[in-house]
Amino acid sequence: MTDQQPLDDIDLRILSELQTDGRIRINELAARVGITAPPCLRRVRMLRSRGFIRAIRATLDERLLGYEVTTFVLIQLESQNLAAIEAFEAAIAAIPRFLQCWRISGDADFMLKCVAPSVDDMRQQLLQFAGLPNVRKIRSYPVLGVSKDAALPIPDAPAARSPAA
Amino acid sequence: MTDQQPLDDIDLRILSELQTDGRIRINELAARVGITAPPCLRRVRMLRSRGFIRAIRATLDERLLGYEVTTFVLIQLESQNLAAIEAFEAAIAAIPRFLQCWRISGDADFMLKCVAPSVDDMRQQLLQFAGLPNVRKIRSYPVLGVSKDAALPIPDAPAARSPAA
DNA sequence: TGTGAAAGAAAGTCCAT
DNA sequence: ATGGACTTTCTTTCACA
Repeated sequence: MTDQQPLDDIDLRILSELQTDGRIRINELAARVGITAPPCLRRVRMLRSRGFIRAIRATLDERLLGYEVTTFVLIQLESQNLAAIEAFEAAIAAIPRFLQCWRISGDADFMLKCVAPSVDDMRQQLLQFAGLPNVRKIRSYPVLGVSKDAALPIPDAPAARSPAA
Repeated sequence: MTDQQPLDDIDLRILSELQTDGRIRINELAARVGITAPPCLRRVRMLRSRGFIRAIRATLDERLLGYEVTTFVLIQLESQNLAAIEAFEAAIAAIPRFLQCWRISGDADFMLKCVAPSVDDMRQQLLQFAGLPNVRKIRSYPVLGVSKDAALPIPDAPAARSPAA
């Protein structure tokens, strides 16, 4: 696959603005990056279609919606064979309160982010896992607070490769 | 502070839609939740001002922007006194590639999410930390892949409390 | 690629219910 | 609190540099 045109400075500033405010008007966005609306719109569409912009989504307040407790969980499986891993991932996928799950390396196989309305609910959710056949070890890290939540730093100039790379 | 009106079913569906597509048109959103645009717009503004919607942001593709490597890091400090913790948080805040940082409990004090262009860059970034005076222990978990990334499940009916609670 | 103008669509306001 | 009608503003297309 041949690489596409690299992003220029304007593209990168568009990404930066959209990361801060995903609902910014095209007009306003165009003004901020120093061009007019039509090419700005074309660039935004390009950035979406080439996958630089994965999604634009509302971030909700977990606590106001009744999820008082967040916990990170490290899981180590008994067996790391493919079937075991896929079975575990399928189990996780089916439980809505496990919001995110990453395959990792190091002294655990998965990292999970989990929410619950109360510590009691959380305890029960995690106990389910202790019961799964292939789970060897669970370490949990209740979140006391968020001390940083920053946007991805946008690099200076040449950022591009083919999405299929 | 007195609690405000609880959210009704329409509000919750609005949240759900915006979590999926933060740039949805008010008309379209209104149609999906079964009302017309004006009240829908008022509800969205209410949900923003009361803090249920924290932000609407573009999610960018880290890899396409040159960050090939993501690592979670658990940090244990020597001292958990307030000054030490705040000093650590200030250090983290100053480094752009540490995207997120949570204060946690369990056998570590902080959980970090860190990105870098290469494993070599990542190693250098993490080595900086090994040198900090108050850091006792660092465990890192390179991300092999994302196996789940789901939206917050929206509860069924009564979700409301005062933002200052 | 960028610009300016024009058509079309949406957002936002007002008022009656 | 909602919905209809209105006004204003933006988005989007097009022709052209």
